[in-house]
Amino acid sequence: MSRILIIEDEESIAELEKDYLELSNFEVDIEGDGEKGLNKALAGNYDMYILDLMLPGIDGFELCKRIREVKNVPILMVTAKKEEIDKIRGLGLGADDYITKPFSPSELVARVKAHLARYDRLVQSPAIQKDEISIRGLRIDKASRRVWINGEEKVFTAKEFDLLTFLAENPNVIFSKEQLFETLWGEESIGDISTVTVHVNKIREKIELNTSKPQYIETIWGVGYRFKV
Amino acid sequence: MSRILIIEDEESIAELEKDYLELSNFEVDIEGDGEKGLNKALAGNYDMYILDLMLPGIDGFELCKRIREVKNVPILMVTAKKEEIDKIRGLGLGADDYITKPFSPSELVARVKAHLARYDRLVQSPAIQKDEISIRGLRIDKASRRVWINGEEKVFTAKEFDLLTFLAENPNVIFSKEQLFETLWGEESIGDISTVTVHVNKIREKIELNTSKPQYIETIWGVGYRFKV
DNA sequence: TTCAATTTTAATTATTTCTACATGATTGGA
DNA sequence: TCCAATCATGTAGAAATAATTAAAATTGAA
Repeated sequence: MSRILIIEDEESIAELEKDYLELSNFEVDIEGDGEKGLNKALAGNYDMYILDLMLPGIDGFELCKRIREVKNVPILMVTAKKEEIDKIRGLGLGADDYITKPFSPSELVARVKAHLARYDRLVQSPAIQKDEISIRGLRIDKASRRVWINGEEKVFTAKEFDLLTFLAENPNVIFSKEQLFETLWGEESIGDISTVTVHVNKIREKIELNTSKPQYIETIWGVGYRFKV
Repeated sequence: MSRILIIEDEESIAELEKDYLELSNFEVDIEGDGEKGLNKALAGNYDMYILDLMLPGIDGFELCKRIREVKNVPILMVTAKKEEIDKIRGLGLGADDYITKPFSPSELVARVKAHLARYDRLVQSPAIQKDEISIRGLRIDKASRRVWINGEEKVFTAKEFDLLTFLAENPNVIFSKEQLFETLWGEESIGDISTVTVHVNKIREKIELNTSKPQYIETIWGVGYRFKV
C-alpha cells in the first residue's frame, strides 16, 4: 500500500489525519519539525507528502520547494487561512493541492486517494512494475537494494540484503540454516553454518525494535528461521 | 502553447473563460452540446478539458468518464452546486479538479496552469529524456556535453561524460561494473572491469567535495555503483 | 608523423565484509 | 529444576572488493 509522510507540528491534528488515512490502509509516518521532516522526506521513499504551512524549523513553503526539487510525487499543503492558498499558488512551489483547516477527515482521505490514483495513472501507466516489498513498516527496494524501516533508511551489506530479501520473498516458510546457506552461498561453499546465525543477527539489529522479540525474522527453535507475515 | 476544450452550454460563461485563458496564451475551443463535445474531445488533440456538469445531450458525468477512458490529460469539472463535487468524487470518474460557479476567472486560469504544469512534470519526467540533468548542484548538459558543479564548469573527457550521464539518467539503479562496461564500451567484459573503477574515480575527483564520502556516485559494496538521488 | 590528451593496464594500498570461534544466554525436555 | 542442545553476540583475523597511483598504450588532431 502507499506510504504517506505528514509534516505537521500540532500533534493532535497529525494523529487524527494518520488515524483516518490508516483506516484506508495507508502507511503513515509523522514528523513534527521542519528540519527533521525534510531529511525524512528526502531519505524515505514516500508516495505522497502532506505538509503544514506553519512549522518550526523550515516552513511549509521552503519544504515544498525542496521536496519538489527531488521528488515527483503528490504534495498536499495544509493551511490555516484560505488566503494563503493563493500565495502558495503564486510562488509556484509545485504543490499539487491545498486544504484549509479545519477540514473533514473524509475530505482529506478523498483528496489523498484522488492524487495517488492520478499519479499512478500518469506515471505508472506503462506498467512500470516496482520491485518492492513492503510489510509493516519494512520496505525493501530490490532495484536500488535499499531498505527502510518506518521511513528511515538502513544500510545493508550485500549478504544481509540477499538474506533478508530471500526470507521476505518467501514469508512464513521455515528455512533451516543449511538451506539458507546453500541458497545464498551456493552449494560449493563449505563454510560454517553459524555464519547464517550471525547474518540474521546483523539484520535484526537493523530492522527490529527489540532484537530479543523479533517482529520480522523469527527463530523456530531446532528448525530454522522464517519471515513472519 | 497548450490547447484546451471547454464544453459548456452557457455561451456567456464559455466566452468569458475563453477570453481569460487566451490572455494566458492558451488556445481554446468551445462546444456547447454534450454529444458534439464528446466527438470533438475524442477526435481533437487537446491538452486539457473543462467540462460543465449540466449539459444538453450527454451530461458532464458521462462525458468525463468517456473522455477518461481514452485520454490521460487533466479534466476540470465546473459545477453549479458545491454538493455536486462530492458526487463526482464518489463516482470515481477520473476528474482532476472541481470548480464551483461562480468563480473568478483568475482562479480558473491558475488551476488550469497548475494542472498543465503537473501533467508535464509527471508525463515528461521519467520517460522522455531531457537534454539537461540537474540535481543538487550538479548540472549536465547533454547537448553541449558540459558539466557544472555548483556553477563551476568542469572539463570532462568523453568516457567520463558518458559514464556520468548514463548513471545520472538512471538514478538509484545499481549497475555492476560488468554492466557498465558492456553498456558504455559495448563489449563483453573480460577482465577490463577495473577500467570502470578508474573512470568512476576520475569523475568523483571532479564532482565530489569529498571523494571518500561521495554524494553522487555511490559504491554498493560487492554489487556495483549507483547514482544517488 | 609527431605530440598531447585520453584511455587502459597493472601494481599497490586501503577498506569493507565475511567467517570462525569463544563466551554467555535461552530454550525445551527429562 | 537441571541439563544438553541450540541460539545470540562480540571480536579478531581472513578474504574479498574497491580506491589510488603511476606508467604504458592508444587515439586523434595539427
